[in-house]
Amino acid sequence: MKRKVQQKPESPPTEDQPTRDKIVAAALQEFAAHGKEGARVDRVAETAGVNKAMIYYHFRSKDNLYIEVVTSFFQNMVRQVRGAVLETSDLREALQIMARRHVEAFLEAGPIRPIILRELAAPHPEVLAAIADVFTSTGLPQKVMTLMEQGMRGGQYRTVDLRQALAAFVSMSLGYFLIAPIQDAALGIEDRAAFAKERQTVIVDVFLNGLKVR
Amino acid sequence: MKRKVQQKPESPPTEDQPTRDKIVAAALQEFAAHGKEGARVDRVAETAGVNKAMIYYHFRSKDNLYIEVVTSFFQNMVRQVRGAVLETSDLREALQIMARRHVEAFLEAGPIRPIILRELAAPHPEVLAAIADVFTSTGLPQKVMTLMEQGMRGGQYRTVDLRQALAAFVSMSLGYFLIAPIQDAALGIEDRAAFAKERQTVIVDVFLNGLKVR
Amino acid sequence: MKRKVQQKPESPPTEDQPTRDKIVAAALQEFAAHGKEGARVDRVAETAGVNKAMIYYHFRSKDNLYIEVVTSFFQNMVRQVRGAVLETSDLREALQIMARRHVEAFLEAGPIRPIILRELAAPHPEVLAAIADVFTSTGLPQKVMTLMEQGMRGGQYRTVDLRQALAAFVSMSLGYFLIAPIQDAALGIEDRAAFAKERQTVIVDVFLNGLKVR
Amino acid sequence: MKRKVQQKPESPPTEDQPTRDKIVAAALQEFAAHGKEGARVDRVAETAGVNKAMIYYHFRSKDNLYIEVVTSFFQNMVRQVRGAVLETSDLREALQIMARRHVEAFLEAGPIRPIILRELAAPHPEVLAAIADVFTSTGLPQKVMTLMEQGMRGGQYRTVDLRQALAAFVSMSLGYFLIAPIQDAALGIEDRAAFAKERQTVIVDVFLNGLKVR
DNA sequence: GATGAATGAGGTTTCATTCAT
DNA sequence: AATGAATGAAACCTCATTCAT
Repeated sequence: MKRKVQQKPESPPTEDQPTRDKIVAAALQEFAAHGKEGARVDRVAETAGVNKAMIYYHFRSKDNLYIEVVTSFFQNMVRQVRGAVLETSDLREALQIMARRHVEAFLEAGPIRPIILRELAAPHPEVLAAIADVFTSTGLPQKVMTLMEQGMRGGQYRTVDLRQALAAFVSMSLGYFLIAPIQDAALGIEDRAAFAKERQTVIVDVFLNGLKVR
Repeated sequence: MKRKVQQKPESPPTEDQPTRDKIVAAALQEFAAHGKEGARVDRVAETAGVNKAMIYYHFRSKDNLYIEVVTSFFQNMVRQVRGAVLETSDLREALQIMARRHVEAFLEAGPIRPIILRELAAPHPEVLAAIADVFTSTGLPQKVMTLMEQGMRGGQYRTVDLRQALAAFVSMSLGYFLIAPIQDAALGIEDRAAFAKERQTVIVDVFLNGLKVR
Repeated sequence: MKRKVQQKPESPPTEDQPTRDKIVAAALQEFAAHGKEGARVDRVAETAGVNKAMIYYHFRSKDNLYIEVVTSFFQNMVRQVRGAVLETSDLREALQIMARRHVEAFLEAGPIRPIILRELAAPHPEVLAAIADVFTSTGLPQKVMTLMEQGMRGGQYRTVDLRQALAAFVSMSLGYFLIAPIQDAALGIEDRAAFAKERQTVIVDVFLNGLKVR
Repeated sequence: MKRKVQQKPESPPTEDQPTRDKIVAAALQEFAAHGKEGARVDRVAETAGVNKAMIYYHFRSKDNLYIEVVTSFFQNMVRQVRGAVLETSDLREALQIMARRHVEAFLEAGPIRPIILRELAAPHPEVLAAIADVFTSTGLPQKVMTLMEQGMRGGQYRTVDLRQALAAFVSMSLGYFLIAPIQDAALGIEDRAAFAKERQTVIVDVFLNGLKVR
């Protein structure tokens, strides 16, 4: 199963490996635009401006190209996000940060949304794990759960299954971006960006209010 | 000179269903499993137990097959759902029904989830419209908004943008099913079905409580 | 090799056989436009406004359709042309008539030119014979040869092989229409119709002068 | 898992001619024999002894293969013919050369005749232009017209439209080869080669005599 | 005579992958 | 590392022909 390709430069991250990087960038774009099945190796090569055989030299197959490129894309996200752990003991603030990050990640036209959606339709375990990591590695979900628990113990919040509560908030926040086209069509929303911005406030508000003991 | 190969109905199944219908059923399955690009016309023909050329006789191309089959699948859902309009003036009940329907539609292994997810990644306008129709045609979203509005005017609920509120609830309910694999991985959820059942109660609870004036 | 199709109405030319005639007309047009290989049975059926199976009922195969339709087209020409035999003992007049007929037959956009050209590229003996018949059956070639021969015997014309002379005139007259696109391109001729009309005079003139003893 | 089938160069022929050239040669033959519509890409590949996919690698489609191969075939003719410009100021000699070239080009069984005929039936502008070039690029037509004009000015020849005269001669010479099968059938000619050889003398003779003032 | 559906073979084209240099 | 050419399998689609009604 494991074929050792000649001297694959897996180790020396010395500086720039132009060709390999160009392939990665082009492949990401191609997979985002067309999905794994719809992607064309020729197109990747052309977009990258490299010879098609180079793709097979650096990666081993189209399938493997997909896995490697997409997985490492999310792993890079993890690396960036991990630094930005922040100290707060205010649940509202934590939720706001979470919501803002979702907006930031999903409102841009980057490859993240289509890739995640297609992974959800037909998951590759490695990729899915990397995606999940992006969320957990921020430490935010854990922090949110901790803060909620404290509030519950302090009698401030009603007692709710923590994971259910978290899932509820994440769905509200993140889930919207995935469903957006449908909801926009169904609700007749035209300015998605504005609607999305406004959501940040609304969902934190409704969610927190929903937790509170009355 | 005569070679007998190809897809002959060697098995005696699928009764005497008209050819076109057999194609539709097989195509739906194939598209759900592999996406439009990953789907294979040969496989559809084989699954349907019909001659491959019949697919091109009844539909005109693979692309058109996709559009027609998927669109009409959702249009059929609309037809079924439209009948089940229900009379209630209780917001909680309306939300519960909505949530239950989402569970029903998405917990089964049917074609609906993968198809919707891939449509969200790369939408075909006609299909997307049909999907949106499924939601609006139940009348439920409208009813929910109306009941919320009444509650707000009656001073029972806080004043919130109706569409934002609705979007929040739908995202929580429906969005979860789309994200589920990620959340399961991130939160370490193992029994998705149980977790999903429990959600029905939680989200209605949190949402309604969140709306209430304190 | 010979398959007797049921009751093929080869005999009763009683009156109008709408369907068969419609097929014939449509097929002629299709074959002229696309050639035997490029012709599509479906298109013939559609153009004719009849069911495709009817084509196989009346004719037996696409190939046979071609042979029958094209052959009988030229046979009909023969029938029409045979009536118009004319009495003249003037060579110039005979040549003029010949030339005029060629113009008439080939300047129109009808099916005759493309069909003849393709038959010349890949002949079907039956068809070719029918085409040759169109020319001989007018009696004109024979008459022209006779008149030339008389002129030679009378010392008026130089002695030339009769068939060579005839072939020379026919090539000049008819051949032009076949080559026309090339000559037009090569000589920069723009108004083909005008050029073709003028030719009638020129070729008779040059040819007759060329025959004369000086 | 690996099935070896398809067109492997099992015979040791066609030396080490580059793939592209082998395709060109095979395609020319195929198109001449069957026309663009009747030609089969499989057959071209087999004849050329190359993998079918190479045809699409070097050319892009069957249609494009046709255009490129046929056009460049005539362009090559142009190149060869352009060298052979000859110096003569004798009209008879010029006409004889012209006639001889037509015989040479058309008596052989090469691809030129069927291809030209089918192009005349359904022309591709690019191809037609290349064909016209073959004739003009020899310089012969121009030279013939010039010599005729000089003769007219010198009072030796009757005044005739130069292009009409040229067209007349070319039709006689070249046109014959196109029509040949019909004329042979109509005139009962059996030894076409002999008849064609003799024509060279006759047509120059008749044509020149026809031009002369008496 | 007439129709709509069906069939089987093959047609063109594509594409992941590999090879020689 | 890099390239252009090559390969083999299969993809989508077409088309002449036939069948059941």
